[in-house]
Amino acid sequence: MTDLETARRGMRPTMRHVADLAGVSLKTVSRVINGEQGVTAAVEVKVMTAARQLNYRHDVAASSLRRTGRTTASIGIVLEDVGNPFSSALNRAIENAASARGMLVFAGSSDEDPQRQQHLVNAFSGRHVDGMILVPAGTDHEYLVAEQRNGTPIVFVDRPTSSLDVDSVVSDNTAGAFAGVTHLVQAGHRRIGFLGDLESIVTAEQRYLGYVEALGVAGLNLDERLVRRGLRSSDAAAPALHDLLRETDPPTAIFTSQNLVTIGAIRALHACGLEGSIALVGFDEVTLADLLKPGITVVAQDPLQLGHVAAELLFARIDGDRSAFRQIVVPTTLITRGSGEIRPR
Amino acid sequence: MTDLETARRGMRPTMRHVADLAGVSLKTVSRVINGEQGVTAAVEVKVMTAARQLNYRHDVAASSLRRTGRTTASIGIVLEDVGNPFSSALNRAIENAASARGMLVFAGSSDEDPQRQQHLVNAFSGRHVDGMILVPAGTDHEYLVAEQRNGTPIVFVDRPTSSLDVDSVVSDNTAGAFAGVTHLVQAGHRRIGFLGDLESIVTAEQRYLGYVEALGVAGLNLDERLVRRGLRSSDAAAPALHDLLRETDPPTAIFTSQNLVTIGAIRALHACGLEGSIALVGFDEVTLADLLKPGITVVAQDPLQLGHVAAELLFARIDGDRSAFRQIVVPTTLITRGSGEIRPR
DNA sequence: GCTGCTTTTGACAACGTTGTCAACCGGTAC
DNA sequence: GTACCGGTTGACAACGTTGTCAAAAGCAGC
Repeated sequence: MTDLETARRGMRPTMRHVADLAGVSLKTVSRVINGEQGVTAAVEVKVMTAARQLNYRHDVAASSLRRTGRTTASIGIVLEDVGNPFSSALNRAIENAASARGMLVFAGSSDEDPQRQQHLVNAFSGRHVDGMILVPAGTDHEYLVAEQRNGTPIVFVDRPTSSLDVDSVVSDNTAGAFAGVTHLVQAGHRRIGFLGDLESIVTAEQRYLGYVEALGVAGLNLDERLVRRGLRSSDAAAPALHDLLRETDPPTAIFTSQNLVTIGAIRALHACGLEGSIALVGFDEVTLADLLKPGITVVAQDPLQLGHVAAELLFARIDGDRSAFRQIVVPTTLITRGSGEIRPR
Repeated sequence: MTDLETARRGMRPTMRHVADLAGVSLKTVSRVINGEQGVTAAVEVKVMTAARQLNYRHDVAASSLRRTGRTTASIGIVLEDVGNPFSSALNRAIENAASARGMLVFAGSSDEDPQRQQHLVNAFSGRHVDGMILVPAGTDHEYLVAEQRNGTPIVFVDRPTSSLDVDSVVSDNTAGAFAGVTHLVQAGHRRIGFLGDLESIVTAEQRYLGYVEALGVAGLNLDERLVRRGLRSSDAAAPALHDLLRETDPPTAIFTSQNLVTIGAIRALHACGLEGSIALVGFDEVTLADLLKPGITVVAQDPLQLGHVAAELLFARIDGDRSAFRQIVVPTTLITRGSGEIRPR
């Protein structure tokens, strides 16, 4: 069977096939494919022609197996959920940076499950990714130390940690929440409700802290009855808000600490016809928030910037940067659109 | 240097190290790691202990290199943009199916650039993915034939093709657009504008076709002056709509054939205060569309279902399904919320 | 103890590639 | 003619793993 026939029958052509067709040694093909010096122009043409004819595709796995350093031109990222807007914006920003370097991205969703995250990290590790970017789930990151020791750099994004020496890129969560709640205080509110995400998520905790601090600075008491946490979806947020409004002394303003929670709160307010009388500030941007009546005032994060910076940090490490681990803080922006400027009756 | 020390010094432990520590042969370690039959319980424990002690991580690349069949438990997907809501929902649905099978997902964005798509396909191919799912960009898919011949199954999602024998999963674009436009006709509209995506995108063309058919069935003339196509972003849609409304005999209703275009149109209508007087039906769901005043009537796709079905098709092929190529059509749903029910003055 | 059988184990080659090093080639200097 | 040089090419081993096959070990029956 000739090489051309082999190529047609479901067997991928290898350098061996190309070499035979071009009448040179396998090593010479390797040199041409890798663009190495010291190959006569005539030989190069012969090899290239043969490679094209057989539709040769370089085998990155075999190549990286043999190569010293063992790089695979791929990175792995663990997001909360590749399907949600914040995560997918991160994903896109990281992909942009990666593709500019000719690298490929494995992406997976942890759904906040530390076990799923560890499973993904192991899977990435087994495929020899050159680095990983994680939106860390849970708090026990001990197993990542082994990865780092193996020479795989890791960058945390969106959430910091104290339990691991690692680079991280985070939004200024506490300051952002502080600014959002203070904005409500300045509109005259004294009873401000808080709807938050799982307490196990560091950022959720930080945003809650910003809320508490803002109340403290304003001389307001923290009333536990106005706080509902552990909300994971917009469907969970709506009943929580209805619940808050049934309190004997209900809040006149609401601060929601996350995307989906904000959407649930908006739905609930609209359902009661209260969207014009109860103030609302949400953490994180929401699509079309500007077109609602009233527009939704938010503390916006910059996921594209977060992802971009995380990728740059990672690539610096991959390129051999050995400097001390850094935490980079990306600022948030308060965007006023109406809902946060409603005054108490 | 002992094996334990080696493990700490940036060199990944291999089966060789585990074998030496456990006092067995390399092949026995391989058997234990792969859960093969015919290993004494005592030996298995020794190997497992040594592996854990060294923090051994199985090398998928080397394993797949040697294995017959050469599977890598990974698939590649090319989306339009991993950051947009439709693509990221697809991504998530595919990831769910993949992770249920213990497979990893490489994801990349083509941005509708056929070259970028080909580049991604080549990169996936070089990493020996077991299959690929593409939202195809462009029309020339000739180079994919080589991949198929190499034994890599390919599934098209969201867009069909006639130029390649391949499985595909698509929304019922023409019927969906037909239903949306007919809905406007039934509300009494005779002049219905069309704002569409790039004509090179098959689905955009099909939706335009649905628009044209609906007009035909209703006995309405197709007026080219009411059609604006080639819109790629919400920022491009707004001026196009303003443009339409400046026509001498402007439309009383608008059909937008894509997500971002719908958002741009909503912005433009709100900016002119016309959201209550000009009817609007959009193709594809838009977050918070139900809370706008008026709510936005849409022809909703089911990206999760599209992704799920595409993944199942792909896995069937990976598992050896040799039946004829299929095209599966996922229906769309008209969701009435107000904007599509506005009657002409 | 021996035979014959099954079960467990290991030696070796191979997957497709690159690093190392030696062989070769043409040309120049003696 | 020989010696030497620089540049090009190829033979071989190696990366970490699994497929193949043969050797060793265990065990039953005599």
